[in-house]
Amino acid sequence: MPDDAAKPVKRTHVSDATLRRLVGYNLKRAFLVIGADLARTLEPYELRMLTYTALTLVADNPGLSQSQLADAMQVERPNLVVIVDELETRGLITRDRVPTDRRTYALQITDEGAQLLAEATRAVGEHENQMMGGLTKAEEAALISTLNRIETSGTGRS
Amino acid sequence: MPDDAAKPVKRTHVSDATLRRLVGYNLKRAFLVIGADLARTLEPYELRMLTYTALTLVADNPGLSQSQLADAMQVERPNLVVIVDELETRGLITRDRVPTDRRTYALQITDEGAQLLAEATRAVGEHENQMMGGLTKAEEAALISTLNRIETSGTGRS
DNA sequence: CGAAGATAGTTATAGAGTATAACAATTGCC
DNA sequence: GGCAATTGTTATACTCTATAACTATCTTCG
Repeated sequence: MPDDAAKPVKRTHVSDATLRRLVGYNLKRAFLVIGADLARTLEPYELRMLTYTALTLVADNPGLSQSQLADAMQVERPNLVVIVDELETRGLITRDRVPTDRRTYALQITDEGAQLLAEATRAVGEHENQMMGGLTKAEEAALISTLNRIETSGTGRS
Repeated sequence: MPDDAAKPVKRTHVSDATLRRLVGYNLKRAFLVIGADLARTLEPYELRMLTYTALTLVADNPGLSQSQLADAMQVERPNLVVIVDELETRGLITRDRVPTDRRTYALQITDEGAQLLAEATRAVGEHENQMMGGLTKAEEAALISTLNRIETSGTGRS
C-alpha cells in the first residue's frame, strides 16, 4: 500500500498500515511498551526482566538445576551462567551441590532473595495493572489464551 | 506459588505458573516463537526483522527521511544508519538528497528492492498464516485490537 | 544580515541479549 | 572398563539497543 507519488514531498506522516496487518508486528510494538515499563519497574530492585524471571522460577521450583532453569527460560546454558552468577553474588540464591549428581547445582532462593522477590513482585503486579488497565478481566484472559495458543502451536514447527 | 519442600528432589518438571499470570510473560513467549519463525522465513531473502520493517516502511512512504523512519521504527537514529547503509549497499533503496533541505535524505525503494520485498512479503504472509492458523479471523482481529490498546494506553506513561 | 539554537545524519562506543564451539568433571550405558 | 551423554563453564561473536559528540545545514530572531 504505497502512499502518494514520490520524491520531494516533505512527508508529514509515516504510515505503517501494511505492517499493522501482521500480528507479529503488533505483538512486538505492544511488548516494547510493556518491556520498557517493566524495566523501569524493576530498576529500583536492581533486577532486569531476565533476573526477575530467574528469581521467580527458582522460588517456585526450589532445587532445580541450571540446565532446567535455562530450558524453562528459553536461554542457552552459557548465557544462564552469568544470570545465576549475578543472583548468587548478590546473595539472592544459592548454588548447592547435589550429592547424588555432583555435576549439577540445586538452586535455592535465600531469605533475602525471597524478600526482594516479594517486593519486586508487588511492583510488577502494579505495573501489570497499569498496562492492562484498559482491559476487562475477560479480555485479559482471552488475550493470554490466544497468546498461549500461538506459542503452543507455533512451537511445533520445523 | 512454591512447589514442594526443598532440596535434593531431582525435580522432574519446572512450573512457570506464577509468571503465566503476567500478560507480559505470555506476550514475550509468544513473540519469541513468532520472531524465531519470522527470522527463518526472512533468511532466504537475507533480511532480518529490522531490515524487512525498514524496507516495507520505505516502500509505503516514499521519500521519508531517516529520522522519520527511525521514529516510526522506534529505533535510535544512530542505529538506523547501519540499517539504511545495508539496504542501500544492496541496492534495495536509494538515499536521494533533497534540494529544499540538504541535511535530509529522501529514502526511496528501488525496483530491485520492490521485487525482493514482494517476494519476502509473500513469505511473511505464509508465515503469519502458519503462526495464526489456529485462530479464527475474529480472534485474530480481537488480538490485534487488544494489543493496540495496550500499546496506545501504555505509551502515555511517565 | 548574522549569531544562536535546533535538526539530520554520522561516528564511536558500550551494554544487554543471544548463539555456538570447545573444554573439564561427572554420570550412565553397555 | 570404556564410550557416549550431561552439567556447568569459558571464550567468543553477532545482533539490538542506547548515549555522547561531532559536522553540516536550517531556522529563528535580534
